[in-house]
Amino acid sequence: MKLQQLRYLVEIARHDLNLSATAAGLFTSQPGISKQIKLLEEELGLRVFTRSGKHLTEVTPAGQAVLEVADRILADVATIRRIAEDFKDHRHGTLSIATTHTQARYALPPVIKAFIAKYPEVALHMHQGTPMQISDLAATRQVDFAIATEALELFDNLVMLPCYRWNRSILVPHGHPLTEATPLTLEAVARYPVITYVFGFTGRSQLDQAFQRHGLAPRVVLTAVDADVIKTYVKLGLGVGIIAGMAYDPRTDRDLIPLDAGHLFEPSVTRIGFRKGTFLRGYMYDFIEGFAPHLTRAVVEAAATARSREEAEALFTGFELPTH
Amino acid sequence: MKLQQLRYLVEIARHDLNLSATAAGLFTSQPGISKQIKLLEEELGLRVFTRSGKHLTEVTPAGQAVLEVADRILADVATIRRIAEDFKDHRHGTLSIATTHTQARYALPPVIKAFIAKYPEVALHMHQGTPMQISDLAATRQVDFAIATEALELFDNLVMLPCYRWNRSILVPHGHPLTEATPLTLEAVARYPVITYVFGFTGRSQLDQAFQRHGLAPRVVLTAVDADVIKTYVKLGLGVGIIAGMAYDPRTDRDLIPLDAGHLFEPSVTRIGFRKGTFLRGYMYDFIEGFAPHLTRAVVEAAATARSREEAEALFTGFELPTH
DNA sequence: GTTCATTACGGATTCCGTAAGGATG
DNA sequence: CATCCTTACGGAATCCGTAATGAAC
Repeated sequence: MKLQQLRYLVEIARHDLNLSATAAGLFTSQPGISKQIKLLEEELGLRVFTRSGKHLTEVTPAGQAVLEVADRILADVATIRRIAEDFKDHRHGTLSIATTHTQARYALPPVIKAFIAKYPEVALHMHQGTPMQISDLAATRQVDFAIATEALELFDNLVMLPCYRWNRSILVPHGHPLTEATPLTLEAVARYPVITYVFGFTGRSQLDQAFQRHGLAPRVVLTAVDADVIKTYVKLGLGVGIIAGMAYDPRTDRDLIPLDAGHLFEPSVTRIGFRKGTFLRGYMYDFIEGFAPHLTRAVVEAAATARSREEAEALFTGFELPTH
Repeated sequence: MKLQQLRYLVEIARHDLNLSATAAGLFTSQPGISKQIKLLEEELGLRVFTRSGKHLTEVTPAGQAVLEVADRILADVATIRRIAEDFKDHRHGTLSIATTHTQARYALPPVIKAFIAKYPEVALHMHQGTPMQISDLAATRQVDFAIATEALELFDNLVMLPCYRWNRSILVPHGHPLTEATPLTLEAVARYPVITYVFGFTGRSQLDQAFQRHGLAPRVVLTAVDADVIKTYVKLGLGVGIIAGMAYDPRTDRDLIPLDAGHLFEPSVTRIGFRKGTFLRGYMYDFIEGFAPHLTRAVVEAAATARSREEAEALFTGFELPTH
């Protein structure tokens, strides 16, 4: 048994049992992988994948069990590498974060600025994608952290930590009738064309729920993944924008008026997630705490070693998250 | 990084940092190990061992951390092998048990007889040694199970499961004055030369404690690791024997009289232990349950996944162990 | 002076890439 | 017929053993 064989195994599973794609992803040749898998299967006396002719069709039950352990082994190998790096120089290293546009553009800048100032020798990598994509990146250990408001909970091998709550703002141009509506109601908002996030982004699901609960079906004329695009079209007068409150920038958005909608929609919670069993370096704990001050190293470790999601979430019940 | 390098690392640590001994133990050459360790250290950019000239002197703190993870990786590799075996044929395999003479001779025979009848294709290996030796064998995964009354608790990477309680018997030849002593007291016993277990064996420590608590210092004239030897010398009239009750065999020991001493000494508890994180095959769970019927698979799994020894022991508080 | 780890070196094995072959959908 | 896995084969790298070297106790 060799580590590479295990690596191939896990990568094949990740690439939907497509050897060619796996080989391309690992910058090596298909025959090499094919052969190593065959060798491993012979050594174990066990078929990991079922074949139909010359195609891999599915993972056998035994293979599934092997895959899970192989994955843990690879994680431990990465842990050894990290330990080595940590002892060599614990200010030097890499931090990969996957997140959505909203976080990258509005929530993270001050955090990252402070982080870079404190750890100038840590190379920071920011990945951007849909909540599903970024969750998957973290679940497959391609990035250290995923930061998002949605989808994280769908991966049960992620440790999820609540960071902050946030509310929405209704964005309208100057002189818009809604600026006179006091109090602001959902019914009033629903009278106008709406511009907001694409489904699956930035708490969009909670927004839909709120309208639905009131029997309202707003006319959504345009959706985008990021608030900047939304604001642009609101400025063009195409409709009222509904965005995360933090995405309103008083400096650059002076031609728009933000109306607080905290009383109209349930607040959303942004979370940071990382793959279970991952060894976190000192600066990684520091990054988390910089983003969410209540997530001290002790709290993060407690959540990471919790045996179930319930146990992890119990750590935060009764705790009042900061609101942005 | 290669699995063998990790294997070498762990084995070197196990062999007190003696490369030659390690090489001998692994049936390979010193230079090979030396080179692989050097390569691994270069790859990690980290000294795992400190050298004074050409001798390995100690494990660095970083090395210690690496060793712990390496050990877990090797355990997982073994787990993969076991999974493969289990899926190939779950009646076929190997079971290695390390235990003391007392267990092997008196407690285990019926259990093993039943086990062999049920799993004729499982090769059984019995190792014998001191409680310390057998605990160490389990802690280093050289055997699957350790069964003993002492020393198991000294290794905190062992999962320990209480199996049964047992009391002691005083063994005397026919016509010995102690047969008239009713009730039997420690003071009475202490008047005669005592023959019992060597220190560190079969609950010997609890025996000493009982005498000490009564301010008594019995004259121990002979100690042995097994009851058979003790009985032999009691039969020769050299003293009274104090042995585990189960070690009296009415069929072969007819010339000795067993006096129950359950009221004189605290009962001892025999436990079965295995290395934490080990994958147990189906027949292994069955073996445990055959030895201690209350240790069902569910109970064993609960104890194995407990996070602390306290949590594991809490599973058994309030439970009345069987008494032999 | 014995024990012990490292370096040097050569043979065998393993690994990995290219090229060709055969099955699937 | 395009995709995809397997087999075949050759060159390169790796591994491991023997022998020699040198440091430590």
